[in-house]
Amino acid sequence: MFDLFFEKVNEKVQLTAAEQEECKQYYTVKKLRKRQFLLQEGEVCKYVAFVNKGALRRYTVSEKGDEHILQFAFEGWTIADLYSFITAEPSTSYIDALEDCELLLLNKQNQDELMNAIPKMQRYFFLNIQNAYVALQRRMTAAISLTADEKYLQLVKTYPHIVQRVPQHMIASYLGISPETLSRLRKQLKGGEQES
Amino acid sequence: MFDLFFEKVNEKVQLTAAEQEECKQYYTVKKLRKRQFLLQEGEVCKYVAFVNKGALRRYTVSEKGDEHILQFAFEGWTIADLYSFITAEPSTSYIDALEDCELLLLNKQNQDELMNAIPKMQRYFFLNIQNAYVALQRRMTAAISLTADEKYLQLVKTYPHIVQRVPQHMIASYLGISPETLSRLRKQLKGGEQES
DNA sequence: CGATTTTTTGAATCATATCAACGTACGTGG
DNA sequence: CCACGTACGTTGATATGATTCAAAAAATCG
Repeated sequence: MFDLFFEKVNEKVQLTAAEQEECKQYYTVKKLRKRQFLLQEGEVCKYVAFVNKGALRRYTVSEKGDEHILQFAFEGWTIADLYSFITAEPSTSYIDALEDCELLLLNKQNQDELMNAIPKMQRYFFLNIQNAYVALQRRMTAAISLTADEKYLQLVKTYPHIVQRVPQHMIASYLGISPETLSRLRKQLKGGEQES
Repeated sequence: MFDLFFEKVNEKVQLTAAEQEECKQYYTVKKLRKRQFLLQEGEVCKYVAFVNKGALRRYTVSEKGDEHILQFAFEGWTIADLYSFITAEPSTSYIDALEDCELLLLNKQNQDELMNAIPKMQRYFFLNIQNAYVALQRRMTAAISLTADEKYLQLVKTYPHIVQRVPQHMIASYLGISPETLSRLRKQLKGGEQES
């Protein structure tokens, strides 16, 4: 259950066997069926979820009813509405499962206690969010400086597995373009592919 | 020189007078004249800069030569090309001064040593980047879900001082729209303002 | 298999970009 | 302190990329 988690943790900090055992106590395991919600708008986001298995998305729904996907999460990634988690204010986003999932949940109090009990874990969380920040900056840079097709190509190049694993209209939503536009630009790209 | 810095730090963690003294040693002071570069594309970003006074921007330049502003920084904020800083790979962005600046610079080795010497500072950096991440998510959400005028209005609402302090074409660049479009939508908004 | 979801395609429309010109403000050196 | 040159903001005309709406085709699910 925790194999993948500690694999990821140990990429950043080295935990002893004893520390790993201790660490487990702060997490709770949760399974989620496809389409189930982990978080709904208006609720406070109580947990940061480490994805052991499966895939999830976080998204907002506008007044008109259209969804905008803010984030995907797959095995080894972490997902939460961090603003709500930190401030305990109601979330403005939803999180649901794209596939059946196994998650490791950590609530705020446990996160604080864990960081105190095992200072290396504070370093882990720091490095983790630092990576997430850098990745988000890349996405933001793309959003303001690239055209629709360039954004799509960057996504395919950076995260090929995302494109394989989630429906195309969700990719469109994630990129901030309409599904029709994505369909059309994919058709165009198929014609003009480079064959190296 | 360090007043603002410790004011900001103490919003997140409480440092004793002795810790503050110790802390200072890891930072170096740097002044920058308007238009001077702190970082140029191709260089490794050696420092994270705390802005004690002045204003800066971080931006990329495309092959066609157009600038895209990724980030502004004012008094009390922090700026760096974090990807380059972490990985020591060449930066893809520029940082320059929009006004004469006073900065506190921290290099990577000093940051690591500082976090070891004063563990509270590790917590400070963690909370700091957590905030930055949440703020960037808000901007990203706006980028994929709002129209040009909604993005502008959100910016005005969230950071009124930015709009007052930087030239309009830089705001446009930051929002990912053309300066002409921003000029026009501002004109429209002037007509249809709400008068509360 | 039928039902639902997803993707594709077409046509019309809309938002924004682009290109060009003009007026204004700014600050810099003479 | 003035004059010049550069920056900046505005406006108009046109072009273009992307959206929207509608419908059909294709894929997926139970």
